[in-house]
Amino acid sequence: MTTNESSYRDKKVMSIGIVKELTGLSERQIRYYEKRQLLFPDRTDTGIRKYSFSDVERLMDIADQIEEGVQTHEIRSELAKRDELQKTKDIRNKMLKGQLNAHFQKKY
Amino acid sequence: MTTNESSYRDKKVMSIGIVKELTGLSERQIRYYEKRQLLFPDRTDTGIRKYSFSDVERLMDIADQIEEGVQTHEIRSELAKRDELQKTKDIRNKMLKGQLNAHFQKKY
DNA sequence: CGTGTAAGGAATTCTGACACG
DNA sequence: CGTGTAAGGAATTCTGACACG
Repeated sequence: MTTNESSYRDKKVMSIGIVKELTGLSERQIRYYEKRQLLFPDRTDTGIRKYSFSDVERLMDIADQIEEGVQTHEIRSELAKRDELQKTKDIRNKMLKGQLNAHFQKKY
Repeated sequence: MTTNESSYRDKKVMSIGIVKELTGLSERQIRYYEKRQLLFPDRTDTGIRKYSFSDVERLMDIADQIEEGVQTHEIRSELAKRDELQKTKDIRNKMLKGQLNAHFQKKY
């Protein structure tokens, strides 16, 4: 019953053209931030980059910081920190759900 | 404060290749269902179709019905009915939000 | 350091048609 | 009716490089 609509946020489905429209950034910028390891799009078998809505949010965040004069490597460590924290939260959450499911015999 | 993450569901951002992967349908089928007016993707200025996650859900629904032997024109009227109902709900909702915002002087 | 651009190639998407039925 | 396919063209994306700084 817990359909996770929120998973749409993290699904990598957009090509760079749409991301460019959504963020207002140039393809050059989007690819450059990837090279600097600020985001990690998926790739299709043939090498086409695929982004999620959360990547788009992330890019807008990055763009703001760049404008403020923050350098990519600084943004990178901040984002890495945040990602780590989020990963921990996700695991904690996953375990909690497992517990609940085991208890109430639900499917997931 | 009410960030609508759920708006991601209706944002038309995917090209047909991804939709094909997500639904398991052929491009031919996806385009055909559009011709039969079962769904309404956007188009870029250059004519490329763009789909939303809700279009993907809709396609899977359509595919199920086709398998059951339901014909496209029947599916069409059912979907049209559902769309109408949803539209009414959306408007009602929008008005309610307007009321609330006016009352509490919130930004939206 | 961060970004623009021209270059050439590869992958994607589009439409209308022939086919089967 | 619903779907597959080959055909030709247009639009998209990719990489590595030159440029400025």
